Amino acid sequence: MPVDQELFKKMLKEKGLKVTNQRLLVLQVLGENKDKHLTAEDIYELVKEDYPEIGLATIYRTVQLLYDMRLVDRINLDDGYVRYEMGDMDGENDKTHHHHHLICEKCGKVIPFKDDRLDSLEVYIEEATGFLVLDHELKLYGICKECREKKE
Amino acid sequence: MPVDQELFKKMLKEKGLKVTNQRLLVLQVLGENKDKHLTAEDIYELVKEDYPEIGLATIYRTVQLLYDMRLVDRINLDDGYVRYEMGDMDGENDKTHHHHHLICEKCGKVIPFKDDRLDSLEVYIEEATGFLVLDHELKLYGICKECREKKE
DNA sequence: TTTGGTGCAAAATTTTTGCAGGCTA
DNA sequence: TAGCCTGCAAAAATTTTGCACCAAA
Repeated sequence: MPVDQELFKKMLKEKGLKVTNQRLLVLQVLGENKDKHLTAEDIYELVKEDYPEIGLATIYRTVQLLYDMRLVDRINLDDGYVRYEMGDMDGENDKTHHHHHLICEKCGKVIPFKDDRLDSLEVYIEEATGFLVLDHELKLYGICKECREKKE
Repeated sequence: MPVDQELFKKMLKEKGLKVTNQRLLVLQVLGENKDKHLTAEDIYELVKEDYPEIGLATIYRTVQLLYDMRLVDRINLDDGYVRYEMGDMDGENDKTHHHHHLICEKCGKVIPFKDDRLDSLEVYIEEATGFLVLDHELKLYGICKECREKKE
């Protein structure tokens, strides 16, 4: 389902920012491609289908905005691109329920993996250090099932 | 304590690679700066103190080598630099016991945090998906104790 | 009308690569 | 001596920025 455009518009207005086609389209493309880990270039190509005159710089400015508004997650798979994806939004408004990323070192595939047990780690960290955890990113590197079966 | 140079030399020779001053110095600098998250540029500056003619390209080539040999960890704090740090090496030879990174969104400070409970997650992932986990990187974003006390 | 947003191109920045010369084995 | 390694500079590649114009409020 497409993301709640109306909420996004409201959030923009509350911040004194303007609602533009470019912003709506970037949000829409991310909403239509959950679990896809899009680079700025990817988003650029996708938005261009509907809005050919958009510039790459606008994509960069918009994903930064969406990230600051905590509407998208940012991940870095260390391949030279920063990637963006829509948060799951299955819980309350602002608490995006995180999944982790299994990254295959053979084929480069990225597999999302959902697990909640980091929540308890976050609580423990806060108790032990006073550090307030707001977000996290967990990447697990290894060999995926298919690559293991091929080789071993 | 400085890292085991002899082991490093042996590992290089086993791979048919050459032992050079540059490689030894990069390893040494990383060993002398555990928990410091050095960028290539940082390492470059530090090695230059002992070996002014070294080139930045050699640093990049060497950290890549050390990373491939699993002698250093690589982390990306999303500030435009890739950083390197010496693994803890407190367990057996190859199993570097990972610590995580608490990243303060206010002051940018990076606090290492040691915890083992991801081991069980790794086992669970392997059982559930067939993905063999070899390594992981966990970053926790939030507000550090000092910044919280200042503001709240 | 005012102010923020966009597109384009140039700039900035980190990292990689080609090549000639040098050093390890 | 043979071949890997290094240093330098240029290239590559992603992301940021300046600026004139445009569009939303």
